[in-house]
Amino acid sequence: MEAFQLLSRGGLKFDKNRFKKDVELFNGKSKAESKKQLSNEDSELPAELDFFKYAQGGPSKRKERSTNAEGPAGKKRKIDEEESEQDEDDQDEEDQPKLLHQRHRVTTKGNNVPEHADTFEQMRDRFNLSSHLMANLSKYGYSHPTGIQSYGIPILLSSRDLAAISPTGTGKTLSYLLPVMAALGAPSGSSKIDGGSGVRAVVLAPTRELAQQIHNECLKLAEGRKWRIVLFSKATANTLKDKAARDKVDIIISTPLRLVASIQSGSLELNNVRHLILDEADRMLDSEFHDQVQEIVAACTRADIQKAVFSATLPANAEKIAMEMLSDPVRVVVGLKDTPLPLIAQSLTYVADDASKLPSLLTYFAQPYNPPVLVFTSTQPRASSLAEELVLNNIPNVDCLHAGMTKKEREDAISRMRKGESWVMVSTEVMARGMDFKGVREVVNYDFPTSVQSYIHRIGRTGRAGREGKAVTFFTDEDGPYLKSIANVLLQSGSPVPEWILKLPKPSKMKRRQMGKVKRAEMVNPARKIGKNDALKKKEMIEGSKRRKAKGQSKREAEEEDSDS
DNA sequence: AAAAAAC
Repeated sequence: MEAFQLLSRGGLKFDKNRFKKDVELFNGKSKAESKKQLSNEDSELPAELDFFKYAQGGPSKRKERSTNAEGPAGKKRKIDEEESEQDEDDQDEEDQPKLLHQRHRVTTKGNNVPEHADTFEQMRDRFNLSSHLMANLSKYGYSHPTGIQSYGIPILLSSRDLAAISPTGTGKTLSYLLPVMAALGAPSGSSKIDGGSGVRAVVLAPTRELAQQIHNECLKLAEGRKWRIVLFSKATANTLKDKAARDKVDIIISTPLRLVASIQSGSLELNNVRHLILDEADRMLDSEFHDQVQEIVAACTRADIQKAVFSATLPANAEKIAMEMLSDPVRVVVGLKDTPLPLIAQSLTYVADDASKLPSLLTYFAQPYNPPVLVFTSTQPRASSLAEELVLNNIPNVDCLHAGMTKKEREDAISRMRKGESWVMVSTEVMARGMDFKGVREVVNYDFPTSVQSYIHRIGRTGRAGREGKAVTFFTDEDGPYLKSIANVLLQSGSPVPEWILKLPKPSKMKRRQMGKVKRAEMVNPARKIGKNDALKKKEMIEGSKRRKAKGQSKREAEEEDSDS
């Protein structure tokens, strides 16, 4: 466990020169590294390592090596065109990354939907935004609002409840933070505040890392103001033991359970909360978080509270719960619901079984890749051991992050990632949602995601803020039952899918259970292993599907299955 | 369907 952390070179400054030195080091050292050198296009730095430009938001100079033989470019472009047709064409073409946001169609639903605003200046004029806020926006590079920002911000500034669905990396955080800031006025505890004392805004997020990231954003926007913005943790909860200290807090950002603990111990009141935001709303409303969140909602007793939920995905059941907790809500959907960005080039890779995954990943890293790469596994032990394996195989700058690690270890891993010191980050679902590492260009699903939502959020760690990204998903024989639903997501967002996968019908619930049993039977008798090569596998899967069809699963049944979540 | 995450 410590081994790979030692190797990950924590603490060093990240600059181009050091990078170059490392590259030179690799030159004389390992075969895998020198292979990477082969793709060097400019003399200065191997092209695949030159993500500095990318990290700064510039266009990628090496257009489409990443899509390999399958080349989805044609399909991708088609979708872009379709979307731009439906949107306003009055943008100038220079501002490439920003423009991409505007290309998505935006649909709104609700009573008297407040009109959207095309610029932050329009928002300022309509809603009297402070010069502080405007200055901080431009200071941190928010020059032009994204789709969700130009629709969501006016809605929230009009004191309406909001359910916002917008793809990963399209600026949802600012969409809810800006209106909260605009509404705050004087800091809590000052005599100018009307209508009660205490915390006035609460933002809930599913992981510590995400809460921390939101907190950072919040601090940027609040620069120059005296608001108290608290990232809620055990430590900060303790500093708020006496009511006088609590009454000076303006905004709390927290994970649900931490907040519930404080409410129950009587050390926190939410009776003055005027804004409650659920980020990653579908996650916050799933069975594990639902009761905690409802308890927090119940503790917010002000009648005029404004509530808003945000996510890139919102399955029907979660949307129903969300809509029930909102009053007279406006619903905004940017792009196609539950569809990733077309600028993420996605592909599926068959790896017969679990034992074949590591060799496949090593092959992946033996070819040119763009660090940092985010690798997702299904469990914490698998994340740890995979990270160790990669270190043992001389993959440089490997890091690991899962919720089984200590708070400090997690914070250190995040900070290495932010500094660009991690080239490969192996992690679990904890990193799947919300985390914004602008430099991430490649995501590898080492273990198959357990839901379409998980898939969309995981691959959404790349392709952020209008940049390109690449996502590779390994699948084994065991993943067969879920393969088609993911394949449909690829198709929807313009990435190519091998035809044989599309021919697979989605098995009914009963069949899925049966496949599960077969799976277990095979594991008992490992002597009989199938699916050694891809061709065999295709045959196997297609024949399986024919058998299922023959047994009487109608096409309509299959379609019905497709529509459930 | 199923693990992860939350304290």
